[in-house]
Amino acid sequence: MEKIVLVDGNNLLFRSYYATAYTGNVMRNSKGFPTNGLYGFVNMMNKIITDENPKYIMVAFDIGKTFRHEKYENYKGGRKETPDDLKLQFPIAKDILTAMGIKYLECVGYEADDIIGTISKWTENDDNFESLIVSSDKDLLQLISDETTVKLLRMKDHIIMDKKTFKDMYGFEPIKMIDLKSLMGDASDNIPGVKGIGEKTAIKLIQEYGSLDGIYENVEKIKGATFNKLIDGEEDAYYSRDLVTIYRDVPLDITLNDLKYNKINIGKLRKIYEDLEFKSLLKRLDNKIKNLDSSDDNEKEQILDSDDKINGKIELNIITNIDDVVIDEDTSIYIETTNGNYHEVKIIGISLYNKKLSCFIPFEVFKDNIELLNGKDVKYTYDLKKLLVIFNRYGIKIKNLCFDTMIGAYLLNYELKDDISYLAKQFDYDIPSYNKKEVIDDEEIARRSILKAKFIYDTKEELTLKIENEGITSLFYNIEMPIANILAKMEIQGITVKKEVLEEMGEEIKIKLELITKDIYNYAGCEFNINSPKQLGEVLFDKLKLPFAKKNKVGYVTDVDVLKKLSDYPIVKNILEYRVLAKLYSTYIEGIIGTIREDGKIHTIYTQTLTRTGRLSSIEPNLQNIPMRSEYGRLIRKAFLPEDKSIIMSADYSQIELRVFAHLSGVKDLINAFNNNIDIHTKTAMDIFKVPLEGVTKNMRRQAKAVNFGILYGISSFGLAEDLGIPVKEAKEFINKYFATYPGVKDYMNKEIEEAKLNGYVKTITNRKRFIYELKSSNYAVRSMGERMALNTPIQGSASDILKKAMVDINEEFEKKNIKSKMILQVHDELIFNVYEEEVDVVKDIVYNKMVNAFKLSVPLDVDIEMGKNWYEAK
DNA sequence: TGACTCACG
DNA sequence: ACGTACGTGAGTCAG
Repeated sequence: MEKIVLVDGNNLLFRSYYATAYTGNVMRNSKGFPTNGLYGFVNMMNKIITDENPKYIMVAFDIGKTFRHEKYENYKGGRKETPDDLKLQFPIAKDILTAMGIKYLECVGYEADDIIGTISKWTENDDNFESLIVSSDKDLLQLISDETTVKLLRMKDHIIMDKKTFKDMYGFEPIKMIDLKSLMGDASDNIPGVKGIGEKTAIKLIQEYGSLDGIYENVEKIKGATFNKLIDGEEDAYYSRDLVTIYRDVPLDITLNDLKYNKINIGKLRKIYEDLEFKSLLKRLDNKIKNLDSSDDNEKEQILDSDDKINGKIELNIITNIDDVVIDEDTSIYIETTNGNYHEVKIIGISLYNKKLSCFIPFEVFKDNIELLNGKDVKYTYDLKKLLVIFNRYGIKIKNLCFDTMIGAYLLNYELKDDISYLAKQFDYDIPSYNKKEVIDDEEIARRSILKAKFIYDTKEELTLKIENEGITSLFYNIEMPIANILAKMEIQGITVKKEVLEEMGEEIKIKLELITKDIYNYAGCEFNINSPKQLGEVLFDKLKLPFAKKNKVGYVTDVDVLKKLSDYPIVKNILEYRVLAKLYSTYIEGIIGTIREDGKIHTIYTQTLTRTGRLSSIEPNLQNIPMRSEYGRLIRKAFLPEDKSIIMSADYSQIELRVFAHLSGVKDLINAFNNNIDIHTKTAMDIFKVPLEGVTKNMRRQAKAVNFGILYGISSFGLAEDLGIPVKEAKEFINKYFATYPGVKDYMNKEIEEAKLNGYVKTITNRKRFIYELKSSNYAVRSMGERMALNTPIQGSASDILKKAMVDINEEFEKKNIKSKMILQVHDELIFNVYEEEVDVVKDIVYNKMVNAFKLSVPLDVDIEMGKNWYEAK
């Protein structure tokens, strides 16, 4: 059997177009030609070729007015116009396919669907062929048969739908997709369906009555609102059926053998990509050429030559004598290192750049002349924190770096990937990043390194100006730049972790795990990998036939929510315990032990330029998610110890996000509650349940607390219901009561969303800005997500700003007072310190005061301070 | 590599 | 009817 891949070209282009068109800017080349649809289209085609490795392939397009929709337009006027930006891209898509060696088909009066339907019908009547249809359009599922499978594309993945999976999912034959769509309609394709009937009802009806005809033959048996809807919508339903029924006898002037996948015409394809300015695709194409044993060396040469105009022109000085380096004006520095975690990488060399200087100093040359860098003219760099941490390891001190391009770009919402080259590209600097296969000589390393320093130097003015224009000069210079220095100190300082404590706990867990594993196998009646959600799901729901089976794209859902509902079954109880212990063991015992360095300490890396809200994150290891909520897990913290003659001190803000919310929303009730130091969850419970203080039960407070959290996240009744384990209806009532109690909250939210939609971004109290393109989406779910982000970001972000400011103030005061105690960790709303015994009182005083006074809000900030001889005790 | 699961605020 | 709470990182499985 030979497989023919049938691609819905219209669908692919539309999809790629809308995937990006609504995220803000339509992608264009420098001539202004729109390319967003094509880019995704080409990537999808490449992926199809790689995944399917087809010998036969065809892409179908609509052309002109199609018969099916013409009929419909006569019936009820108009389907959505294709945007002009997209229309322009169709002919290019076809050229690309031709250059790729892929046949495309179109037939006046017919849709792409019809062409696909026709070819797949041919393969059904041909013993030698079978069809694989690629599309995200569920309409095409009606074509599924023994010889025809559909690869149904979804947001980020796809599902293969064959006869069996279809029947499992819908409970009827694939051809009944027609009847289903006739009832439920499809807004995106202007198919009316029966008004008021959605997917769920439609599926039920078809399962019961077999088809549209069956439903209307038995319509008297159907009761209630559905009956009325069906009667009202009968005409629409039958029109819809005509619309969705794929025509499978399009007069095509070809045979299946004409659909062979031919050779790529690289020259032609390259030309198209060049016009479109698809650089990554060009690079990919060229790599392919290089790996090709092309017989046509001439063509190969040509292609390689034309690729090589990316080299920026710089003066290339590789220093052999340090005396040749004179730094007498503002200079940028870039540190070139080996790859890896920067607590262990090696310095290869440094580059310096200014108007008079353009040099690379190999490590061997400058290592004995480090005082060179102490000149106060070395000011600009990229990733200051990394530089500080590495230099510290080499005993190199450098003080006057005051501008970090990476941080500036982060605040200005440039897209940052792993390295500077990626950012430089956005400023038209083409600095190749290293890839493993490439062999480059020392001179090329130096050249690229200097280019990076030059990029830093050249763009500093532009970035500074933009920073000023955005009103974030203070955020940049008074918060983020100092924070980079502070984080460097914290990372260098590290925290002592006693391996033995973890190992002891690990032994205990290991024994428990072995016992539980045996129990689970006993209950299951077989041995399997409990860590595999797939195998676990099969055991629980296929073998043991437990209820509440729920599927995701891979298999059964086996997360805590599902398992908790089943916790009366001993096996599930054991599995829940197994999960907790396995997580502890692999992530927090083995994982953490593996990150302890030779000095007995853990040195995490804080990523300062990653989160969309302004928070930090912590990696290798993540010290911001060490267990806390469960008592047993929390014991891990006993391994985190202070230095000699010190204690661990933890200072955390009390409900900082709710306080920030009270401040931002200006809701008087909330502000008063905080001003009067009233427990906010109890207060909320009193107000929404309308009971006096004494009447607030634990459960009421718990529910009120969940509502308050919901507010911070951009509440939804579904989310709250999930969290509280109550019906959505009840959750909705809670929310309504909350809004009725504090009408200002709803007003604030509406205003915030409205403004966000108008601007396309939201801001925190420091003017930190986050763009939210999702707000413009035509997709309800995506847009709602955008609205929640618009609500949450100012809260989470401002809270984060406040803690960062506190860190700066504390650091400053420590320096001023020559405190030798150290700030060692940051966990979003808390700071951990190593405090020398004799400094306990003064440090506590400084920390408390600086945190409480970090920002002036309309509500007070409150801080809880705890101390202990390890992190566990300083809870 | 992506999906799932689960740890934290 | 949509498909769901905000922000992270890491270990594991399976393709």
